[in-house]
Amino acid sequence: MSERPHAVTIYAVAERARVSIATVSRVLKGSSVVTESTRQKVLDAVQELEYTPSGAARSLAERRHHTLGLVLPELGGPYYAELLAGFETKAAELRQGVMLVIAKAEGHGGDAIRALATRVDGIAFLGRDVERVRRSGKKLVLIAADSLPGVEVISTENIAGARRLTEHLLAHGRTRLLFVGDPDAAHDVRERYEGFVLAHHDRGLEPAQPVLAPFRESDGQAVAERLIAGDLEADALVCGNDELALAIMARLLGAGVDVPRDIAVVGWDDVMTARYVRPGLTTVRQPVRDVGALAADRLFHLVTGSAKAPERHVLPTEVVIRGSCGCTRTPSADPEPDLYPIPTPHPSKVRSR
Amino acid sequence: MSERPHAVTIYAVAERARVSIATVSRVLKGSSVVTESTRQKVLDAVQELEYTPSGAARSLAERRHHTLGLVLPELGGPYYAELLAGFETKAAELRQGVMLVIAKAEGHGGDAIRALATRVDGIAFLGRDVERVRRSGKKLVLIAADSLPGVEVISTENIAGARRLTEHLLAHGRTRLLFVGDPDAAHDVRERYEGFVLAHHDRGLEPAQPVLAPFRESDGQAVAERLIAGDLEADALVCGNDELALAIMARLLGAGVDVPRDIAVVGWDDVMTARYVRPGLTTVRQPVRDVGALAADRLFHLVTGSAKAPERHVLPTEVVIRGSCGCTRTPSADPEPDLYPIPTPHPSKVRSR
DNA sequence: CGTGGCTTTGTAAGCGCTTTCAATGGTGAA
DNA sequence: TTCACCATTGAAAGCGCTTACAAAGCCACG
Repeated sequence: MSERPHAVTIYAVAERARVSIATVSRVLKGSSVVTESTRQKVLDAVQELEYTPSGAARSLAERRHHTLGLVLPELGGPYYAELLAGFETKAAELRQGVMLVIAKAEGHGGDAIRALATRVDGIAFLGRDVERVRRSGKKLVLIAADSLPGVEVISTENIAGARRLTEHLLAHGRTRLLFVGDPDAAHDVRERYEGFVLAHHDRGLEPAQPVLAPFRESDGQAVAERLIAGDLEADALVCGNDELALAIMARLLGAGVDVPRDIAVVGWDDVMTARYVRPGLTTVRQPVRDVGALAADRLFHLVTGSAKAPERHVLPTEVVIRGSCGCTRTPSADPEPDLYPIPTPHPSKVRSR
Repeated sequence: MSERPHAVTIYAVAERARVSIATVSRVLKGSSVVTESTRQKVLDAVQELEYTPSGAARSLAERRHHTLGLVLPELGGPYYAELLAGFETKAAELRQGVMLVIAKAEGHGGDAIRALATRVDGIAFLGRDVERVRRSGKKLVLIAADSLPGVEVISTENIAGARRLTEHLLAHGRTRLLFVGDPDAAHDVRERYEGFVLAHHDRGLEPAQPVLAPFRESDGQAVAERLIAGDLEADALVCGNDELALAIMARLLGAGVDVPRDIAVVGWDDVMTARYVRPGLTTVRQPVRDVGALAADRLFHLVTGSAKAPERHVLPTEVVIRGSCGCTRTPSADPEPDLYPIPTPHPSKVRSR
């Protein structure tokens, strides 16, 4: 029972197959040519001994981990899971492993990221404080981040989408719009607020200051309370994401406020709940999965050296019109929403399949 | 620019700090005692050279990867993300890395799992075909699986919860209950159906055969259509999970069927949407995050040898009563549900904090 | 039969760390 | 001043692979 870890090595296999370890290695990697007969001998030995190679030894010898790192700030909501799924799927396709670090959980002072850098060929990073990762000297891809000279960045269209969404509300005749979310919290929120501002300027209006709120449901509740109490005044809310929008909307509805008649509410992300609530939540859909896949793809090419100069990739988003913005529709179980694709100013270089 | 990967090694640091590599190693690991002055010299050298150690070399020397593997069948819905979050958080706490494999994406014939086994100390597995992982000879923890002699299993209470939930519906006077989901698809679904059956037997009733349906929303739509068409008859639906329940309910509602009056619907998982829809979805909440954390914890102890005999851990669930089962409540934004904790027959050995 | 030129296989030198064991130097007691 | 004894540091042997490079077969050919 107290076997040493990894008792069966390539030497055991070689001995069993009566060949040298070099030959075993060659068979396993399928690299250079090996006679069919010896090849079979080796494979048999591998089977019989239940040989599992040591990735560490291989990585050391090859100077490559065949593993990509992904750093996410958290894992709440469908956004990150979707991103991760895209990343993993593409990585698997490229035969690379995936190591995940959730930065928020970092109790040990950046330890986890440092440890990560130790076992991967490159890191895809989504979050704040890029420096932490940059210092590792690993190949790097930034997700949903601001441009950084010499660094590959992948993001989605935010400004034009938010502008369009806001314009839509304005076109409904709404006059007192509020942006809910913290532009300083994340780069994409900043961009969404930017779009919000631009849409106002388009009409010569003065946009209100953002109502700062983190992205959790409880924060939405709080904002709703302020609205109900009259502490905040608005006839339309542009929320930084769907969780926030849904929480606010639910609380408002519960207090007898009519959404969208009294207040219109729109979000961002198009989470599952958005199409199940009444009224359906008008929001913006992003190709999150594609973002993840693209990140893995770019990172891999950075690592293997087959990448061109670092680029900024902006994937397109689309406005999803449901009822919460004030559009009236025949109620149905899952209303087919109207879609407004948002063209990207710097069109994506890489398209999803 | 074309630096060889990992040009700066422990040797460079040693040279720069004018000490031996042994000393550098000692400083970095904080293992044995080193004079404060040399310690500082080393740390400075590390800083200046931006030294990032090679995890591969370390793993090889230590014969330990300090990494735990997690295999999930997919990443859809909040269930897996939550599980993963719990796993990652606990692993980080234990200073272990996390490698993730999504089995469904395995285009390359089990390749990914085999590759995973070469780079981790142990694997937590959720899915079908356990043998694939078992063959690797790695330490193993099974999640939401049937018991397997000699293997650590972590799951949640399903039978008693489903029995209670079904009984609740029966107590509402419902007589033609249908179970929606495929008991053969996953072990926990099988257990839920078992609870469904038991509740019927408790009252001397004969349970209906399960309505087979995978767990996607589209499958729910299909079931709803059959109900509407009269192809299927029921006054209450016990669904294998919330996605299914929500999809069915939405379709039913859209077709003018009154839920819960005409048909009651209950689910399993307590996803976010469950508390936003009207009527609120009655469902069962599982401590998914704890399951993930427990898996990481057990796996770690298995790896480090500090584990007792393999156990089966069953974490408790609780029935969450909202409106879709037929209970009438004053409507409010986020109705505080009634909770029915389900005691576990084999109480959990390890409690979440 | 001896040779040259392939193809297949083996030898051995790392890859960058950890860790045991030995060497070194500083300290206090005698 | 000398010596024993620690505390600190260094030397070197792996860890289990990959991969030049060399050796050994094998064949056809002269």
